[in-house]
Order: sequence, then structure tokens, then C-alpha cells
Amino acid sequence: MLQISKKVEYGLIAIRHMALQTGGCCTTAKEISDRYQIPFTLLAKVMQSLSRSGLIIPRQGVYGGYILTKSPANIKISDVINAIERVPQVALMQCETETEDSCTISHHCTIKSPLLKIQQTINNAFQTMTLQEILY
Amino acid sequence: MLQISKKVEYGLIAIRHMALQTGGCCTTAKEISDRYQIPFTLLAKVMQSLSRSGLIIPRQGVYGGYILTKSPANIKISDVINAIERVPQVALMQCETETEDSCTISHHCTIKSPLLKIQQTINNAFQTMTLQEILY
DNA sequence: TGAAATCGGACTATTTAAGTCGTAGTTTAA
DNA sequence: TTAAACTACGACTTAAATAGTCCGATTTCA
Repeated sequence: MLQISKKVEYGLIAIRHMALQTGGCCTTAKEISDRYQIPFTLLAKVMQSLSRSGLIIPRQGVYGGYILTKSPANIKISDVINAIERVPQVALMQCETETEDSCTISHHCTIKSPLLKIQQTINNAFQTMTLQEILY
Repeated sequence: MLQISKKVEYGLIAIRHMALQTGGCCTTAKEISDRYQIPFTLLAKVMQSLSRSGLIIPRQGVYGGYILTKSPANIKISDVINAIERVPQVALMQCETETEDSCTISHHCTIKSPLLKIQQTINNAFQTMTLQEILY
């Protein structure tokens, strides 16, 4: 529990790698998977997620790859998480991800709102920290 | 991801419930499971975990139940989490829970230590917040 | 045209979470 | 002393999420 998934981990590694690239146009998924020993097909999926969210731009064909669209300082950790994870927001309590009446104990559960404080703290941490901070 | 598990949720509810009890000696698992519609057998397991960690004391037999050993202000959220979850500390990166050489990318992985900052923030949130804060 | 790249969906396997079941042990009151 | 009302504990099942694979298609460029 409370662990970052492999996909997010791979995504962070990939974007960090791209941010450190100086010359050249594109970074390929293969390049990253080789460098960090990440399963290629899985990384490819992650890259697709990052593309869909606009963090990177894909370029197909020979000499293709991916291009980082922002500077590391402008990419929040939460951007990467949200691009990859299925649950859009960083939800701490499961209640938060469901409709009110789908929670069978919603009328009993009295710990929701207080725990939101913790969630807020975590959300804040991910939204405050940028890729810049994990470069070196 | 980054969600508190049902077990921890149930544990928090249970301890909070006990803290709010004024009279009487013991609170039974059945009482709590009825009140909050929590599966009894599962809650019983959670209570056992809480017992083993010393947060509550079990009392068997008729009129048995559990007794809270500390005041809510002296119970940290992390106490409850650690009592219930298998991973002792709130680990953010999976690397942290494994030995160095079991991580196949440890010599490539360069994002570990920076992300520890986030983990520290989360740890801190759970260690700072007490049960007192979720009573009302 | 062919090699090298992404794209996307379906698929499988593994792991974790959630919940159940059965049996044993303890205490107390009638 | 026996039945009721509890906890204790491990094995088990089920459900869901994660991790990873596979394949056919598309794009690009030499």
C-alpha cells in the first residue's frame, strides 16, 4: 500500500532520462528500456500514456521517438502520476473514488473528512514537487 | 494506488469508536461490525493485529472484548497502519522494501533518493496526525 | 520496398486485497 | 459444569489490481 506503481516509476525514469538528453531530436522507447532494463513493451505503453496526456510528443517512423514538451521545472510529479494511473486523482480513501451511495458504510463512516487532511498533504507533495528535483 | 486499504480503514474506525465509548469496560468486535456494517470475521482479524501491536488489549470470554490502551491523542495514524499492514513502514518506492541487489535496476535507478523526499512527507503526515484529530 | 519506430487493443500471469470458514481456546453466569 | 459469548489463528477462496506479453496496424524515411 501507498506504493508508486512500476508504471509510474518507469514513467518518471523515462521523463527524467529525456530531460537529461542534450543533443538529438528524439528519444526512443527502446533506448530507455535498454538503458534501465525496463521491459520494452510495458515501457511503450507507458510512453503512450504520457503522449496522450501531452507531456511528450510521439514521432513515428525511422528516427522517430518522443520529444519532451516542457522543461523539467514545469512538470509536476502529479502530472506523471495522473497520466499513467487509471484513477485520475491521488485518492487516499477509496470512498473518494466512488459515488456516495456505492459506499455501503457512507452513512456510518465518520473518518472520511478528517482523513482528507492527510490526502491533501500527499496531493500537495506530488503537486509541489517537479521533475527538476529528481534530475540529479 | 496510494489508497489506504480496507483493513486500515476498518482499524481506524474501530479505534475511533472505542475512543468515543464513555462507559463500560470492553468493546466487542461484533458491536463495531454491526454499527459500521463491517464484515465481522475480517474486523476480528484487524482487531487481532491491533492487539498484537499493543494498541488494544483483548479480553476473552463472556463480557469480553477489547480495551483501548492509550488516549486518542497518543495514537498516531502510523501506529494503526503499521499494526495492520504487512509492510512495516509506509514505503513509497518498491525498492525500499527490498534488498539492494534484488532490485534489477538499482544501479541504473537514479530516482530513488529524490523520491524519498515525498515519502518523508507522507510518513511525516501519518506520524504527526493522531487519532484525536479524527474523533469529531 | 523494407527497416525502424509508434499505436492500440486483447490477452495472460502474477500478486495483492478482501473476505470466508472451521476449529480451538477462554471466560463467566446460571 | 455446561452453555453462551467472546477472542485466536491458520487455511482457504474469491475478486481485483498490477505487471507484463503479443500481435497486427500505421507511420516514416532511406
